[in-house]
Amino acid sequence: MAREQDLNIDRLHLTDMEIHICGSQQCGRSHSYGPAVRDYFLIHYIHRGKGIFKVDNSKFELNRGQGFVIWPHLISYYQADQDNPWQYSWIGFTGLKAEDYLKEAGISRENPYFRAQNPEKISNIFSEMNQTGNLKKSKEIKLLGLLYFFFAEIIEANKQKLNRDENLKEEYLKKAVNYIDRNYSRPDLKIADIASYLNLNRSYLWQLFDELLDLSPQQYLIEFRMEKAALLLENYNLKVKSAALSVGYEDPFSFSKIFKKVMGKSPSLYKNGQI
DNA sequence: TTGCGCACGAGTCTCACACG
DNA sequence: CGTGTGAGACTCGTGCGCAA
Repeated sequence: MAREQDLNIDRLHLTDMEIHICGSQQCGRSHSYGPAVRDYFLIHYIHRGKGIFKVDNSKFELNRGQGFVIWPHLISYYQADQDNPWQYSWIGFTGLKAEDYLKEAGISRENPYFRAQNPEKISNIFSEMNQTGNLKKSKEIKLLGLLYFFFAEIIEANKQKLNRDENLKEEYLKKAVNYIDRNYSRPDLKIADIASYLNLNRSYLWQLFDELLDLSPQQYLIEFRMEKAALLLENYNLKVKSAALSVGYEDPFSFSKIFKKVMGKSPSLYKNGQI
């Protein structure tokens, strides 16, 4: 069943990427391979059917349009489904850029699989790879070209996905920051209010701030308020009590404590230092 | 995969009081 | 008027499981 090319490549010393092996196979029911290790990266792309891929302590159930990557020197195991065994193609490669390209495509040791945005296109790339058998000297060049095509496809798909996710998150963050800008002087402003305004869960809002600003929503609010208070003390010569009230603190004692913690000196010292 | 709900410990806030 | 401190109340951070 398996059709694997003996590449018999005259090495051109292309150090960024070098092809080791490629092939395709319609697997039989429950056909398996491993546990075993390879000394190069090995991509499998599933044209039809399904199966499982196991590596480290993780198990991935994969089907048509998906693929998995075996990392060099990692023990892995894979097995075709009993009822609907997979048909897949593979290509093995190494090179200085190999891991970079995989990373760009969102594929890592911890996340060693991918989904094609356009399965038809990826299938065609692998079909062409399998038709390079009759080439002699140019075999590796053509395979390399096709491998680059493959990476271009999945990297682009991954970037589009990341952009969609990031845009939405940044939109939430912008709205939250705006809300704080408009409401920071309200003593009763709570992080839960911001979450509720955005129709988001409080936990999720916290995750967004942590991911995009490396701050918790509360830390952001506090720092925002203290910077505003510092401006008021500096530019308007306000009393500490008034500055506190202006940025949402009814209790000047709490305000002083937090101000000192954030700005490094008490409000009164800050005010005198600025004059 | 995204987003929610929940629970619990940690951290923050509020209040009271003393003092400079 | 502002600061420091301690106790109790309250809110938040975070992890986990779950559903859509």
